[in-house]
Parts: sequence; C-alpha cells; structure tokens
Amino acid sequence: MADAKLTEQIGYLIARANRLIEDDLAKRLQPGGIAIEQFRVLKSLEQVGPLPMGQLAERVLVEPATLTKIIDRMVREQLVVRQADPDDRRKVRVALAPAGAKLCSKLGDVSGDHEQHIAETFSEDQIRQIRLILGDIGG
Amino acid sequence: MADAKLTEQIGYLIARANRLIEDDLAKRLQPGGIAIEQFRVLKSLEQVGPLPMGQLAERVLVEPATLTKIIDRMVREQLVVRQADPDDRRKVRVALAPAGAKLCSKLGDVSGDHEQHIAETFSEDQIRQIRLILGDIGG
DNA sequence: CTCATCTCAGGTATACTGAGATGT
DNA sequence: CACATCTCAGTAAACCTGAGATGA
Repeated sequence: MADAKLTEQIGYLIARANRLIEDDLAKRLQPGGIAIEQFRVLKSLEQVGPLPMGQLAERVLVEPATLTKIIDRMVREQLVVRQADPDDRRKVRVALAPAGAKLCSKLGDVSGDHEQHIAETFSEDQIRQIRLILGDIGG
Repeated sequence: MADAKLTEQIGYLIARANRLIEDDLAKRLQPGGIAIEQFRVLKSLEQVGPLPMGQLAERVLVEPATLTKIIDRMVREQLVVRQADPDDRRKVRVALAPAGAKLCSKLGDVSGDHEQHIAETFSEDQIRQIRLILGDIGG
C-alpha cells in the first residue's frame, strides 16, 4: 500500500474533485468578471467584517504576497478599501466598499446555484460526511 | 442554505484540504527537483505505460496546452520521450525514458511517506469514506 | 533589539484562449 | 469537408523567495 495507484490516492482524489468544483465556480463567476479568489475575499468580508491581510490570506487560501496584488486590483476596481488598524498599525485591514457590497449581494445566487449543483452530485449523507471529515483539518 | 458560510461550503473545504495536501507533497518532492504535475506524469507512465497527450493531460489534471510545456521540459531533462502513435499519427505518445524510470523508483518512498502522513491525519474509516465518495465523480 | 505584518521585485510555472498544423 | 489531436503565442494571475519598511 506504500505505492498505491495514483488515481486511488486520497490526495489525487481530492485534487480532482477540487478541479471539477473550481471549474464550475469559475464559469459561474465569469459573467461577473471576478475570479474565485476575489469571490472568497468578498464573501469573507461580508460574513465576518473587515479583516487584516494575514487572516484574510488564510481564508482565501493564498500567500500574503499574492493577496497584496489581489487587493491592489480590487481597490482599483473600488470593491474594497484598505484601512489602518487602530490597535496595531502594522496591520492593514481590508473592508468592503459600497460597490463590493453590491456585487456581493448579486453573487448570492451564483454561490447558491453552485452549492446546489455540488449538492446534486452527492447525496445528503455524503455531503454531511465530507463536512465532518474535512471540517476539522486546518481549521 | 442558499448562502452558507464560506468556510462551511463543500467547495471551500475541499479547496482547503487540497492546498494542505499539495503543500505537503510539494515540499517532499522539492529535493528531487520536480513539481507535482511532473510527479503525476511519471507515476501515470509507470503504472499504465505510454499514453497519448490527451489522456495524460486528464490524469495529470492540467489542460493539454499546459501539458505540452510540461512534457517539453521533461523531454529536455530526459525523463520522458515523445513517440509517434502507430495507429493514429495525430497522437503523440509519451513514454518513460530510463532516467525517468530511475527517478520514479526513487520517488516511491516519497509518495509512500506522503500518503502515510495523510493517513495519520484521518482515521481509517474516514479514508475509506473519502475514497468512496470522491472515487466516483469525474472518473 | 527582536519579532510581526505587510509590500515589493525577480524569476518560474500554470491557466486560458484562439489560432494553426497535421492527420483521420 | 468536418472533426480530432496536438502545438504555439500572448496575456493574466499565482507561486516562491528574499529583501525591505514600518511598527509592537
């Protein structure tokens, strides 16, 4: 079992599922003109409020240096704003701008349809299992 | 449920798990000087023999155009060779070169340790569940 | 001074798209 | 001729690393 078939390895199965899911989400986001990472930024800020770059990078699943560039773009497009953190001025807090909040609410349906599509691929029981198993790690 | 918390969505959980796993594998492959995609190429050719670009791209989870560049590099490093497919000359078959086969066997341990590490993160039962749930889709 | 947080810069690799070449 | 397979070129965005600036 030290050398299982590639396509049966856990890592491979997860990578393949991830690819299918991200392809689907990317296509749904395309009309709105935003990428998956930007979607995660918007959703995070909507759901938990302004966040420092470090914490936001973790949630968006990118490196801090990469997030800097993503936020640069989103500031340019007036979707978010950078704020100084009053408690620790090393930190830069990112917050939703009005246009970002508006886009975010429009994206509600897209996100819902996407989850719905995934839900149809699996059974309710399987969904629960996945949430249970993958919910712990890294969180 | 149309707008669940980002971090509870199936797609997000899978993306996060994928990132953790790929980070681990990438670090283990680093001493050997190869990337995850190259690892998947080598393993595929070792396990199922020479494959046309199209089929190989599917297994490696990249676009055909991207695989072309990956194979360009691996040919340059003499890990694989391109062969004409005798049955359909539109196709280009990729096969292991001697150096590739040798590297492949050295990589056996790395791959095994990696799976072992994942196996320790989950329980046996969870592993079985994941294989069962994710094994169907896209396959 | 040490550590944390973020930004910046250079180089590498991938994704995507559409176009082109070759062969069925 | 239509279709399949692969390659190529251009653009965009991500990764990694290490260095730098600022502040706790």
